[in-house]
Amino acid sequence: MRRIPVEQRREELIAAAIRVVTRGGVGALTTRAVAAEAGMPLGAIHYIFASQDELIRAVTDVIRDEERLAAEVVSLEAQTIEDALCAGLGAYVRLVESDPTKELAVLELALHSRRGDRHDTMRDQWSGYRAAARGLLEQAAVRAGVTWTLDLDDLARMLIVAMDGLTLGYLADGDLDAADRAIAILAAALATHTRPLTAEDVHAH
Amino acid sequence: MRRIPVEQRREELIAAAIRVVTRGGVGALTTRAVAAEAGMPLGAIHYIFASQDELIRAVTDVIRDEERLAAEVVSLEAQTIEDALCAGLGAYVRLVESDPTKELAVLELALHSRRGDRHDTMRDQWSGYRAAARGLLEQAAVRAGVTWTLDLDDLARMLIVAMDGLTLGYLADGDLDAADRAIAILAAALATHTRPLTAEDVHAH
DNA sequence: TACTTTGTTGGTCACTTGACCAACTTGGAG
DNA sequence: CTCCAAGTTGGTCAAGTGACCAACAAAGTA
Repeated sequence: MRRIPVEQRREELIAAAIRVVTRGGVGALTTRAVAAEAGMPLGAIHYIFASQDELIRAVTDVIRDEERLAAEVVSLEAQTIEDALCAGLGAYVRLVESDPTKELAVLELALHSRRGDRHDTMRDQWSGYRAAARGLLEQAAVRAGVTWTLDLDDLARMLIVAMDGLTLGYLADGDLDAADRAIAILAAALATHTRPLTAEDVHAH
Repeated sequence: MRRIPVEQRREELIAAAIRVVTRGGVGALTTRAVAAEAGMPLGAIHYIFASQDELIRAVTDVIRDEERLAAEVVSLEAQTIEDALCAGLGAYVRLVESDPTKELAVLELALHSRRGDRHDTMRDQWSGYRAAARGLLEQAAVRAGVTWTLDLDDLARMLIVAMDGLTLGYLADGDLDAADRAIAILAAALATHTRPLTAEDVHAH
């Protein structure tokens, strides 16, 4: 009889659940499938989680946090704003390309939580995306020596809108070249809303 | 005993299934739920559809065609390109606002079909969206007396990317004002890629 | 009318699912 | 060592599921 700390067992179960939902979608997220994936008896799940719904909640929350974390780690290294945006969005689409079913699962979970009484979860998730996007935009502007001429929150929202749309578009037809062309259009459009830093800006800072 | 033509019964069942999936999500799309919603005995479903999967396929295809039709009916009446895009995208977001769970269902079905062996369905659906978007862009340009200076297919893709992203964003936080601001940014950006018609253009036509 | 085809119905079967539990095992406290 | 709380396990249960079918009814056909 393996004796495992509750917390570790909880994490193992959530990890197994994520593998299950990635492989087979939300519909495949049954207690038995998760237990089998984790190599645990069925009862273990109900010892850790009060109900299946609580398990799904935990999975959704972990995914949400993982996504937020991943978003915050990104850094845009290019010198110009346009190049930075192209590189960043391009890298993101290639992440989707490398594991489409994972992104599919993330979306399914978000929609699933939004449908239940968990509208907040999706709201938080997207709010996290936007916060990260805002940070990236700020950082890229500093590096490029420019200032944004539109409200940063609006621009960040625009960036997330683009990422979501690119994701769905790529999942639909898998056309990477087309995605890159869309990214180019978008990066150029966003770069429009910058102006070089003036002495006044530096002083204000 | 109601005796109904097969075709009509098929349509009634699909309509009932759409109501069910709109109300409760893909997970609620069971044969019994659909039969109850349609007011038919359970066996009727298996007389019309060979399997539950075939029913779901039919539902997905109908939704896909409905969406394509709805997209083609849209017309952009404003005079300038920018106004036309603002109005069109604004109207779309308000459509989502009026029935968010329906849009949720459409997305769920698309992702569900993409996960199974029905990648083509989602590909066709998005392809239809883009074709409609391309038509709208052409029409709006003619009305405004301008020409697009970028590839129309790329611009159409960009438009669909925006609509998808706006949809997810609105579903996440329901912020209509923010969506409108994003739309304004986007419309201005797309309008950049036009130039007035010259005599040469008219001659070429 | 008699007969065939098509449509309809309620019920049943095998199976999966989430929830639950009683028995058992382990590790630590006294 | 003894005992107890925490952890673990296999099994069971009721509910719900998709599929299927035999019996029946309504139209069409000869």
